[in-house]
Amino acid sequence: MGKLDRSFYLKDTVTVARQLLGKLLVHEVDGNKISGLIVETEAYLGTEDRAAHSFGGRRTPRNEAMYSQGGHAYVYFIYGMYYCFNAVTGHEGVSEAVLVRALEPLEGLDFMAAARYQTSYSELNARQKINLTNGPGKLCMALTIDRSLNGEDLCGNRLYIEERDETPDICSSKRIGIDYAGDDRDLLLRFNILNNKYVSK
DNA sequence: ACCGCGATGCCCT
DNA sequence: GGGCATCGCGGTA
Repeated sequence: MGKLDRSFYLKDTVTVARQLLGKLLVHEVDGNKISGLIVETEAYLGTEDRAAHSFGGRRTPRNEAMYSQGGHAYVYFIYGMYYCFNAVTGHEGVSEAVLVRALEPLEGLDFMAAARYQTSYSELNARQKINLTNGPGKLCMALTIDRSLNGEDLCGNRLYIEERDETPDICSSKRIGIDYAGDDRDLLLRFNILNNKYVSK
């Protein structure tokens, strides 16, 4: 399966958010592939979107990566203890991005279990298996995505997204955790694979 | 099952 | 000094 190239990320942000569903997010750590299928995303539409960190043209050290060329990572630190991973979209200077909110674990299961629960995958109960990657902070813990990957080129060899054959059935809904965003809180910019058990609650 | 809350740090006003 | 694109716990039912 091929790695998604630059042109994928230069498409319209909502298109990217929808098309990322079913693709494989990969972090290569010490030669090991840690990966999961993307099952939930949200689109953040830049300076016009009250929910986006770049609303109104806000441009600071924290959100600078949002303004980079499509196909880079925007990783930010939130609530004092979690990271969230976005794929930046659009051309340089455009501050749009897609937040990856949940994964279905595929490769490196023991690595993820160690990162989340300090044990092996086979020792996890059913609830812990689901909770490995069913939220934006959780998937970053499981894949050890942190500040050091902010601005990383997703067309490189450390952190990237792979093509997949299957085109999943999807649906849209309101974005999570953005009640501060006025009317924009009601936009249907959250997308998920139907009936996938790793979609966040 | 759902609900409420505290954790915890960094950024930006 | 306020608030945050979250999570997990402990309460009640």
